[in-house]
Amino acid sequence: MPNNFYEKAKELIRHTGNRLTHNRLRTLAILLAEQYALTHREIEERLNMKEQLDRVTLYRVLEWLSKNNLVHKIAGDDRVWRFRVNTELHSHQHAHFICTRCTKVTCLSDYRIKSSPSLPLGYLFHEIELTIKGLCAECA
Amino acid sequence: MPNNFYEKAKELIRHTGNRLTHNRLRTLAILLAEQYALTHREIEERLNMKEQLDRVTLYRVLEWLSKNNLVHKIAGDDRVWRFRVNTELHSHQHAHFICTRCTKVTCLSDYRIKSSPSLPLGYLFHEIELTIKGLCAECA
DNA sequence: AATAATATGCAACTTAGTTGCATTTATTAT
DNA sequence: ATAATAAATGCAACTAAGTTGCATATTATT
Ligand SMILES: [Mn+2]
Ligand SMILES: [Mn+2]
Ligand SMILES: [Zn+2]
Ligand SMILES: [Zn+2]
Repeated sequence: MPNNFYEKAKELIRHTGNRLTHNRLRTLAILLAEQYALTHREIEERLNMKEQLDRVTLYRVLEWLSKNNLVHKIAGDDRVWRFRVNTELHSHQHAHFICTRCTKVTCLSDYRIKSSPSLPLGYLFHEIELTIKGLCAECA
Repeated sequence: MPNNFYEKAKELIRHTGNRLTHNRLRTLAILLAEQYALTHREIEERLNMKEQLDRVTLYRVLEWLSKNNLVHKIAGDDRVWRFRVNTELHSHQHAHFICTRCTKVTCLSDYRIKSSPSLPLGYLFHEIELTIKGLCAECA
């Protein structure tokens, strides 16, 4: 149901109070349809199947989606950001699995992290990040 | 005692059974002297105070040190690798603290990680990584 | 000192992401 | 509907980390 993702995306973007643009809509719909985190490149490819979109604009769309908490971005060892939609169930305190062979990133929603660890004197805790590396089901 | 670090570096490199080169020695000595993880750039600056070293060679030296378990490298959100020496006490299963203001990376040696979490069916565990973000003592 | 294996320097390249600026588009007010 | 305004877009140029190929220099061995 690709149409469903469009409607959902429209609702989510409207809800921020900011502008609903063609590109934000298309991009978010693509991310809603995916089960794992996508790179800028991967999103670009999917987008350009239907209609060209400038890569700089996509960077800015992704930044906007991120700032508005509609997606979160994940840093990997390959120096590439990956983007995954935030759903109600899937908020932000969870671990990430990175397959070291195919580089695919999966969000481990089950895996909750207990926060506020003990830090050296004077250090201020803000966020904790748990990344598990290994092989995904397809690569193992 | 900078001389001390040189001697220690020499011993560590010799112990790998590979070649002891001027650049490996200099680089490792610098890393031994530091209390936090350094970027390629930061190491380059320190090295070039005494004597020029080509940046490509430094990349290769760091790669070699890393492969030989004399240092470990840490990925950050700024797409830059940081390098920290491995001492006996300081092996590799520990968490990292990243200051979001000054970007300094500290190894939290106390903070041990319990491994082998439960993963989706078919997934193979290899490594776990814990990163804590916040402000360091100087920036808080 | 001669040899062989490996490390180094240099130039050129790759790739993700950023910046400035002129033009277009979404929203709001008329 | 139309005009006005603020924000989004496209394009060209740029930045910066890291990589590759190859000729030359260095290390360790004989
Ligand atoms: Mn996630
Ligand atoms: Mn460390
Ligand atoms: Zn995989
Ligand atoms: Zn700091």
